[in-house]
Amino acid sequence: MTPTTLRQIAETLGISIPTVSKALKDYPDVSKKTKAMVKELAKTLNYKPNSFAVNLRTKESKTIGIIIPEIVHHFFSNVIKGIISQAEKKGYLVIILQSNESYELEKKQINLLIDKRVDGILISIANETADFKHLTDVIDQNKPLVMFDKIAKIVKCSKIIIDDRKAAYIATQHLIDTGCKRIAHFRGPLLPQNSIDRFLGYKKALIDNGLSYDPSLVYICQCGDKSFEEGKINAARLLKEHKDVDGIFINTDMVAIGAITEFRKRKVKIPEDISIVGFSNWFMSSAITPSLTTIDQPGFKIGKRAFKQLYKELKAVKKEKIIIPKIIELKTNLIKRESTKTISLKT
Amino acid sequence: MTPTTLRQIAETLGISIPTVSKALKDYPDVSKKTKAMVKELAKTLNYKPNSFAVNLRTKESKTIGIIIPEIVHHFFSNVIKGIISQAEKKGYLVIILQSNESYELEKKQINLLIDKRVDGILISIANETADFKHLTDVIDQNKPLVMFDKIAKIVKCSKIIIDDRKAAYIATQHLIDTGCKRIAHFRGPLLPQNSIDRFLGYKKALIDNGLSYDPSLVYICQCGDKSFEEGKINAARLLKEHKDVDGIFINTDMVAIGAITEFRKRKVKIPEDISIVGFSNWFMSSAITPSLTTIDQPGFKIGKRAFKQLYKELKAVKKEKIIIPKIIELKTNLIKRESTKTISLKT
DNA sequence: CTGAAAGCGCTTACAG
DNA sequence: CTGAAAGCGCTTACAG
Repeated sequence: MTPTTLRQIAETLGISIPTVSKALKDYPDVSKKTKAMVKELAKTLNYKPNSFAVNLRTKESKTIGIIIPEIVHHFFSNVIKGIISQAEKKGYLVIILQSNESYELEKKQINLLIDKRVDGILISIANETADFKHLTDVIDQNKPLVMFDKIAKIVKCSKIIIDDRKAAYIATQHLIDTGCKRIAHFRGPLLPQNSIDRFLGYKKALIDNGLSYDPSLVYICQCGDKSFEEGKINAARLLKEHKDVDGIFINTDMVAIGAITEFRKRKVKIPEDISIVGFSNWFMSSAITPSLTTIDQPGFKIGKRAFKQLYKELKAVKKEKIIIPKIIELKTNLIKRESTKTISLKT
Repeated sequence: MTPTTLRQIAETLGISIPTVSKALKDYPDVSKKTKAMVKELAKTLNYKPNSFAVNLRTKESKTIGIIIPEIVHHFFSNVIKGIISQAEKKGYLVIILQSNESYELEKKQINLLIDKRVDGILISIANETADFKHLTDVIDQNKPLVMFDKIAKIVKCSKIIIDDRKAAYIATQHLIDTGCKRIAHFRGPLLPQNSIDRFLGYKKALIDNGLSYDPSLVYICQCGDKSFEEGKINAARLLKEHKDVDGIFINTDMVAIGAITEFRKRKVKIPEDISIVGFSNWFMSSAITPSLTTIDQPGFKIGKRAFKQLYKELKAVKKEKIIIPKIIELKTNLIKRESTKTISLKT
C-alpha cells in the first residue's frame, strides 16, 4: 500500500541504506552481486525513489513553470505543446498557469512557482504588465527565466521572439507590391511589444514606399475572446469610414477571418476590392474561403526553443556558471494565399 | 542569495526552530510577542517554506497531473483551462502531459506522475488505449484518479462525462424532424467510447423513427490533425457514393466545417440539399457560413467538475475515508443554426 | 509558552 | 566493497 523505501529494501536484504542507494544508481564501488540483488528486489517491490526526498537533497525539482496569458488560443497551445514535448525528453515536468492578461495574477503566479521551487520559468507576459519587478526578482534569485512571444525588452533574460516589425513590414510590402494604395491596419492592444512592433513595421513599409501614413486607418483590437467579432465590427466600420481602402494588414488571423466573413456578407470582393494579410498562420486560415495570406508564426518551434534555452541555463546554474541572456529570433514566412492578388509582372 | 530557512530565523532571534515553525503557522501555544517577532523577520527575509521539505513531511505535493491526448485542440484546451482555474483556487498546481493518443506514452506518463508523487491524476484516455492496468494501478495505490470525456467504462473511478448517446440521438432526431430522410454519419475512430456512443445514438434515432440503418452511410474519421481535410474528403466521397443523402450527423465540428467547405465549393446547398449537425460547439461553428447546428459540449465546465471531484477524493484520502466513484453527467444542448432547416410546423 | 527529540526518505563524503 | 554519520528543511508529539 505505502510506497517502498530504501530502508525496506535494506532491511529485507540485511544491508545498509547507503549501499542500496548506491547499488540502484550503479555506483562503481558496489559489488555486482549486491547490485543484482538490490535491483531485483527493487523491481519486485516496485521501488520508486521518493521525489520529495530527492528534491530536498538535490535542491532540484526537475519541474519548470510556464505562465501564458491564455491557454485556449491556437498560438499559445502550440507553444505549450512545443515546450512540453521538449521538456519531457529532458526529464522535466511542466506546470502551466494562465494569467488572463492580468498583471496581478501574473505576479501571484510567479510567486506560486517560486514557492513550489520550480527550477526555471518560461513566460509570455500579460498585456497589462508594465512593472517587471516580479520578473527581475526571479532573475535575482538566480533562477532561469526565459520569455517568449510577449516579452519585456528591459528585463535582462533570454528571449525567444520573432521579428514582428520585419514580418509586419513584409506583410505590408506584399500588399503594396500587389497594387494596394491605401492600406489600413487592424492592430492589437497598445501595450504589448509585439503589437507595437507590428504597427511600426506597417508604418515603416508605407513610408518607405512613399505612401502617406494615416492614423485614422489604424483600428485597435483587443484580440481576446472576441477577436472574430472585433474583425467583423472593424470591417464594418472601415467600410463606412474609409471607402477608399484597398488593403488591410491585420494583427492576427482570427480578427482577419472575422473581417473576411463580414466583407463577404457585404459582397466586398477579396482580394479584388480589398486585399487582406493576417498574422500567425492559424490552420483555419488555409481552410476558409478565400484562404488567407498571412505571416507564419512558428508556435511549436518557439516553445521548443524556449525550453532548450531554459535547459541550457538550468545546466549553467547547476555548474555555477553565469547566465548570459540570449535573444533568439526565429524566422517567419509570408504565406501567400487567395486573400491577396498575385504580383503582376512589371516590365 | 540562497533562500531563507527556519534555522536562520531561529538563530538570529535566538529561539528554537520548532518555535519559529509554530509561530509562522499561528499555533495557539506561542506567545504573541514571539509570533510578532518571528513574522516580522520572516517577512523582511522573504521567508518561504521549502516545499520539498514540507512535501516530505506532509506526504502531499499539492500538485496534480493531467494527461490528455492533445493540447492543441479547442475542447481539451478549454477543459485544461477549467481544471487549472479550479485547481488554483484550492492551492493546487497542475502538471500537463500529452499522450498523442498513444497508449505507450500514456502509460509512461502515468508513471512519471506517480514518480513525481502528484496527489491525484486527471485523464482523458488515448484512442489506442485498450488495456487499463496502468490506470487501475493508480487506483490500487489509493491515489485519486478521475476520468473525463474519453473514459474507460470498466475502470472503477469517478468520471465526468456527457451522455454522448443521448446527444447524438437528439442531433439525429433534429435532422429527422426537419425533414431529412436519408441520414449519413461521419463517425470518430472505432475504439473510444464517446465515438461509439455517438454512433449508437445516431443509429437508435434512425431505427426509432422507422428509418433504415445503412452501414454504408457511416464514414470513419480519425479526428486528429487532419479533421478539416477528412471532412472535405468524406464530403466528396459521400457525394459520389450516395447522391440521395439529405442529412449528416458529424462526430465533431472541425470535420463538419471541412465538409461544409467542400459542399459549398461544389455548390451543394446547405441546408436545402444537405443538412448538417456537428458536435462540440467549437466557436468557429457560429462564425462560418452557413453557421453550424451542433451539440454544445461544455469543455470548461467539464474541467471544473473534474477537478472538483478530484479535490473531494483528495480530501477523502487524507481523512482515510473510502472513495466512492461517481459518474457525473453534464448536460449538452442542441444549438440550432443555419446548417439545418427550421422545423416546419405540422398540423 | 518553549525547546529537545525524532523522523520524513534520500544522498554524499568519508572511514574502514 | 560496505556502512556509520551527517544533513537537506521542515513538522509534530511530547516533556518541561
